[in-house]
Amino acid sequence: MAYWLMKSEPEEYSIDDLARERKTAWDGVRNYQARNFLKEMKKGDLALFYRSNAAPSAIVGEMEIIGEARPDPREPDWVIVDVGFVRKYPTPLSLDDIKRQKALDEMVLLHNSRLSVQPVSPAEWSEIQRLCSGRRVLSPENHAL
DNA sequence: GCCAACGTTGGC
DNA sequence: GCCAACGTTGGC
Repeated sequence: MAYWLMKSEPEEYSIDDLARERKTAWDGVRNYQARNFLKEMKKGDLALFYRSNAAPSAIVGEMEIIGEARPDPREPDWVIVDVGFVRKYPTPLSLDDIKRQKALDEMVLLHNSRLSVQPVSPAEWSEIQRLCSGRRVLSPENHAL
């Protein structure tokens, strides 16, 4: 099973939208590298929901790949995957928080900041679980949406 | 809203 | 195939 990170701007589609709908078709990816990662995803893979272009940008929750890549009916050169809501983290992890964690300093997020779909290593994943699951508040403003 | 970084396009 | 111009992403 693989781990991923996928970005969405809150005005486009938020973790709360996903929590309400329970699942959604993840579409609109128009970057070849990101598309290739979408094609690699397998049913049961888990993905971090990253809230981009926000104050603050942050990892806010978790989802599961429930449907593997299929052509976008509107633009068949591109693909869509289907994702299901898993949970919204009690403690979101802001970009600032991520930058401060030594264990996360090799995340693709920090080195290829414009890539909207990217792999996450098992070590990074478990570190993020540790940081996001507790009640400890890293940055109080994280809780604002 | 600005702009740096990066990806894509197209002229040559 | 190079690279300048342009468009987009996303942090701030």
